[in-house]
Amino acid sequence: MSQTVDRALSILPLLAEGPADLGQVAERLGVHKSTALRLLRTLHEHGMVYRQSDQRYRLGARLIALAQEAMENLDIREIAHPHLVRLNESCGHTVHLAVYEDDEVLYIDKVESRYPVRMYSRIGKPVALTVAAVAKLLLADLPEAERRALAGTLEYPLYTARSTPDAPAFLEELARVREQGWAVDLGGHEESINCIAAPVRGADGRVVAAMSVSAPNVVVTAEELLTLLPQLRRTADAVSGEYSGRTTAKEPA
Amino acid sequence: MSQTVDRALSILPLLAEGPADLGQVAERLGVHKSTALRLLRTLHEHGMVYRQSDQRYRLGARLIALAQEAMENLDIREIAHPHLVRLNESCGHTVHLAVYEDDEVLYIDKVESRYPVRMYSRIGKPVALTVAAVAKLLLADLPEAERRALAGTLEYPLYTARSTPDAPAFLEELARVREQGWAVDLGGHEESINCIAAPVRGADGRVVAAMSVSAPNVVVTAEELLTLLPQLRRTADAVSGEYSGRTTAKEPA
DNA sequence: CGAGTCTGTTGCAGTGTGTGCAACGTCCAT
DNA sequence: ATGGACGTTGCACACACTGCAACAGACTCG
Repeated sequence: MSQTVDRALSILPLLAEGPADLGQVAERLGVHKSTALRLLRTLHEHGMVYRQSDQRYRLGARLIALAQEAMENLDIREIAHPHLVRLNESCGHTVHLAVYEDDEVLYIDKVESRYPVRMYSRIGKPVALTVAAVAKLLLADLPEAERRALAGTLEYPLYTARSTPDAPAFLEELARVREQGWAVDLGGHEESINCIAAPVRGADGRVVAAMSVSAPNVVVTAEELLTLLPQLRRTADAVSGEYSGRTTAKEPA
Repeated sequence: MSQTVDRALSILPLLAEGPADLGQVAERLGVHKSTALRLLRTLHEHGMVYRQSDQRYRLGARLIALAQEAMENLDIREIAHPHLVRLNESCGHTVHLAVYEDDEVLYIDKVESRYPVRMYSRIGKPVALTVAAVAKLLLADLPEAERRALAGTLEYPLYTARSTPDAPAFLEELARVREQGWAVDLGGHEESINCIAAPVRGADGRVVAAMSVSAPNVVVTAEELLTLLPQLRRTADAVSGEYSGRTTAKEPA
């Protein structure tokens, strides 16, 4: 791989933490100031970083524009979005859409809860693989070999007492999820937050995305949340149908 | 600037148009396939591009995550402050910056008038929603439903004879403000104080903040204050540009 | 079934490109 | 004035990047 590009790209996550000046960037990269300057200049010319009035650098607009374009190209998102909105209107809770990519599961869309108490999440943010309901669905659909290999390399942080403890337990959970066609996370990531998820499938039956409904204990109990499962599954199935071309969003009048 | 990084970054907008394979990337960059491969590999390691099942490359998830993080860290106050100062230096009056948060409008920055007679205000203090010029701008940008709901729950205290009397009048005023893109408060809060305001908009056009110039009657008449409107709007637009990353504060000479 | 042609990938040698250094300019505080 | 901190520039060296050519695998066609 390319050293120069590697260094340049390493600057971006660094700046994502907050603005930094030339010296800080150079130090954290472990290179000379002049080197850092040239990298930053190149990034600047491409609009990836932006120089604010105090001369410090922060991430630039082009990055945001590119990301927006990237998301627009995810057609699953486009199709699913109105369904997420409708689901949120009906139940009021936070609704997420997630996909699997390069050993990560990421939220690619989200409709905020209409309750004042909300869970924190961010579009684009990698999800806790071993506990999140959407992650279980997406990973459960991987080929057997890949699934076992991945389970072996993962870490199993004990966010709470109910977090998945180790690889065998995880593989067992994935098998159950695969079997039943939906998944839950009952306080496995944050003690007080529960989550149910259902798969969106492509024409070939492969799981292409997962959608979920999340709510804190203080708003609804786990049992109450589970009563939403049929509605969630119907919504996910509707998205699946549309994505695989079997049905359309609105029948032509 | 760096050739290697320049080439690597040029790949991103290219992929934003749609997925492309190695050959296409190499051709459009004007480099050998092997060169393009190494660049793509480096981008891939940083999650900036993703290799889909048909081996073609797409923009990657980390790009989305970075952009999202960047947007969270944007600090309007930091960006706007020097502009407020400059505006104050030019006109001498009190300049405010306000945001909408949880059914309240708050001043988050202020540059004091250079005239001896000043209006009283405090950073962090909630603003009188029904009369303040900045509040009108921020509320006028809310979704129709939310705006109507909020207007219904508000109280309409008659600070002065020119205060907004009730919900219908308020909604009408908001519609006008929304239409014209700026707002005034002529003695609606304190009999002797006038105020003009203009919106700061994010990349998506949503109003993220409002800035205002306030002055008591004894210093300038309402008509005189209104002559500052173009300058105020230009300043607000400059902040908008910077906030959404379209422009930079100062290009390095 | 094997020749042909597409892909993507790897090792290598030359050199052009990125590197660190040192010196300079500027700003600010003392 | 004087020192320090910071961004910037020019330069000589070396090394990281480049393009080439050869290889490997998938696929198509006769």
